[in-house]
Amino acid sequence: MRKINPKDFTRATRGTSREINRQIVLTLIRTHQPVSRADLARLMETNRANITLLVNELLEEKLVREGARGSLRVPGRKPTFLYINSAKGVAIGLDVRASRTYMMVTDSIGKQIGEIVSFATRFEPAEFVASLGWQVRKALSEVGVKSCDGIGIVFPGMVDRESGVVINAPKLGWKYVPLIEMLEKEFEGTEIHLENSGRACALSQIWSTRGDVHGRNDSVFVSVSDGVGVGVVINGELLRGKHNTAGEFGHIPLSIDGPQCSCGAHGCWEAYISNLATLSRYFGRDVSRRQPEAIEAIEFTIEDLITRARGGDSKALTALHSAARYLGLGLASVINAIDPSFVYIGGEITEAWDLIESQVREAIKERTLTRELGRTSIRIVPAVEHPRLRGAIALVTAPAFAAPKVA
Amino acid sequence: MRKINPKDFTRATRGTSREINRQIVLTLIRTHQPVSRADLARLMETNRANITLLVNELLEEKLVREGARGSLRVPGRKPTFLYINSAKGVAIGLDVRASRTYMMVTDSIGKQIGEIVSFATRFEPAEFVASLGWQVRKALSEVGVKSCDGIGIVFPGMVDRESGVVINAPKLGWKYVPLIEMLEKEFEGTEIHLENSGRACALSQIWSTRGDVHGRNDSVFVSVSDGVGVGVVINGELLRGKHNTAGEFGHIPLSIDGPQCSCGAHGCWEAYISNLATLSRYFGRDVSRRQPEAIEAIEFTIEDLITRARGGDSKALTALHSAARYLGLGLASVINAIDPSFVYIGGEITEAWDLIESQVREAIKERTLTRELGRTSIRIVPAVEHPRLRGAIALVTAPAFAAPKVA
DNA sequence: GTAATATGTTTACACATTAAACAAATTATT
DNA sequence: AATAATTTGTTTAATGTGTAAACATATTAC
Repeated sequence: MRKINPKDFTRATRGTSREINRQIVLTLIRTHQPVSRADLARLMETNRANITLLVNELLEEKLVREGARGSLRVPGRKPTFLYINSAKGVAIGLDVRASRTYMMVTDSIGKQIGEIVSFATRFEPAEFVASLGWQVRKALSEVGVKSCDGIGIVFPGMVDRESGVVINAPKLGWKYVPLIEMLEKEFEGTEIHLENSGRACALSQIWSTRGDVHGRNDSVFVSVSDGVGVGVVINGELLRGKHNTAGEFGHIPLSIDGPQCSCGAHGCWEAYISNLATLSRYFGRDVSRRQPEAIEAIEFTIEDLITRARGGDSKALTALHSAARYLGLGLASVINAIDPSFVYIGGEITEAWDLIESQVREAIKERTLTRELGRTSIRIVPAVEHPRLRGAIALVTAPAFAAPKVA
Repeated sequence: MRKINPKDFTRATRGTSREINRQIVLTLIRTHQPVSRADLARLMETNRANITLLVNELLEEKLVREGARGSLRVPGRKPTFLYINSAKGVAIGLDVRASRTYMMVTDSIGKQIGEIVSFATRFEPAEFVASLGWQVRKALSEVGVKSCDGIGIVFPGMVDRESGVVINAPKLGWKYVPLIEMLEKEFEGTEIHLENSGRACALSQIWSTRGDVHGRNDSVFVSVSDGVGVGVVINGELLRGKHNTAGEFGHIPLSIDGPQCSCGAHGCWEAYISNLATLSRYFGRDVSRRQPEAIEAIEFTIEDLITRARGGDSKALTALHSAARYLGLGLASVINAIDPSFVYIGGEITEAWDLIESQVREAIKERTLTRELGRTSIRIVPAVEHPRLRGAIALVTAPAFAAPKVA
């Protein structure tokens, strides 16, 4: 039950109904294509006349295109299939990580074009921007276009999406860097979007065409990697907060006297379950103390740890089980707080899900408040789905399909 | 940017625009009354013609009434003032607490009628229902009506608003009690709403006529009492979650090895800052171990502790400061997670806010991730505003003013 | 070739916002 | 006291929606 904000509301004008239905039609074509006008009329429980008018408008704006005629097995005129017109342009998605930066090129509805490429991440902001400029232009020329619809960047740290400032990215050693401002000079006239890793993963779940995240399905995305990023989806919308920093469940404590975290505080969830924390427990020393520049040089990764665990290294398995328990304890807090329909988990450690699931589940049950909460559905997002890159792309492509602001 | 749910959306029909504007007019009359048609036209940036039509419809439905003519100092026809028509019925709000139950009667827009009354809370469900029936009928007959618009009940524990079941209320020793089902037999034909204390407080903030909680102002309400109730407002809407149990920040841990909590787990925030926890620290023993039936018999309350602290009892002041620190540490987690515009705090301990504010602030700064988060605005809700009772009333009166579901 | 059937378009209508003209009520001015 | 100016609230006509029914078009089955 939403309250109408008496200081900032949107009145319904003559065109409001049309705007609403237009966006619904666009969304339905996106999620159901190929789809005919008659199909849309049935899906929306309206008559074909209305759909014709709406679709013709979308056709004129070249947002939608007509495709081949379908073939029915029953008697009757063949339907004309409709598609989102993706021939318009391309979108660039960038996943910046401490070691390397990954790049994906898609058409304007997020369908991948070519291969994902990666290059070393520069730690000096100016160099970073220059290398991005070079790489993006190279990728665009390979696709055969000069410009793109927009660039979405996912950053491993705290960012303010609105101002475009990287507030704090300990992994790169950045504090209050006006990244978008710098990039706008590099890519003049191109829209650039910035988002935090965890929230971007959540975005990718919202806007994936398959899309089981919407409406009354509140959900949480937890990305476990060098850090712990969390994105929360409420009412089909990403929770952003006043300063665009909402979702930092990574720094709720398990024990306020626990190990020191990269954020400066003690005992954060992240300090227990980040890849470095798990590796530290395995090696019995503090790997996290290294300087950011040296991260790339660490040869032994969490994947190696998982391989060893599978190979029979009981110490490695113990380290994973320990991480699993802490993961579950923290998830319990998230579940108690948000009561989501789904919790999505991404990150390298999910490769070992079969080894750790029971430990995670047990820890969740231990600290959730009801039986139902303890049974909250958990879904693993495999790395091959590239949730961060998909989230970066969604930053560019999603706005066209968003619900109109009403009332 | 909200996604349209392709499996469950609401198409705009011929009447949608009117429905939207009707609700806006209703909301504006509620928040701005007394207000004229011309005022509404200016507020909505539309012409008076449209307002006339909308208002006449509301007048016919007797949702709105015309009042006295206003007097302008400028030349021109005097405006006819409009009001929400509250002469329709009455709403009952009930705040159930471990010791006593409080009851408020209001008109249909939530304006208090008569005095707040209280009576002992019965712990046996059937007795509880019977006593409620008696008290409500008594109150209604005193106001001179036979029935009411609805009854809103606020419960100190975990409830499922939809099914109307009290899932777990340790303070009363209730588990899975189908309260609404039982009450519907007692009050045939009357709408009965059930909500958790913390969330009800949040509701009262959303729907208070003053209403600084709306739209882009996400906010959190923390009610510190026998337990810790938390309500989260996102997008002008209360966060409910899949099982209607969202917002249980009271059970995020400060230390997973900390003192035992009433929920069974260890080291929950609640176990550090509930009134009983604070009293326990003062007395150096475990007050929380008492049976629920005995709670009413505890003579020494948190208010007494505050009085002693003000009187110079340094042990009492230490206990308060300790609670303040834990309060702040937990608030930091809430702020990191939600990044709200405002945090509202209610409960007995707020009477000592002048004594504890600096400790709370310091603890918040210690664990929040950015300067901005550390400065998140905190507002004290004094007990005289009866946030729980107002929330109970809002359960009944708010639906009439809610935004229509669109797209 | 004809009937049946489904798709997509057109037409007429109902209902909403909206702009402009109008009636009503009040104050200031002559 | 009469008139002009001004504001409120209503009416009228215009315009843009959704909606129902009729219609044209295309295809299959007989």
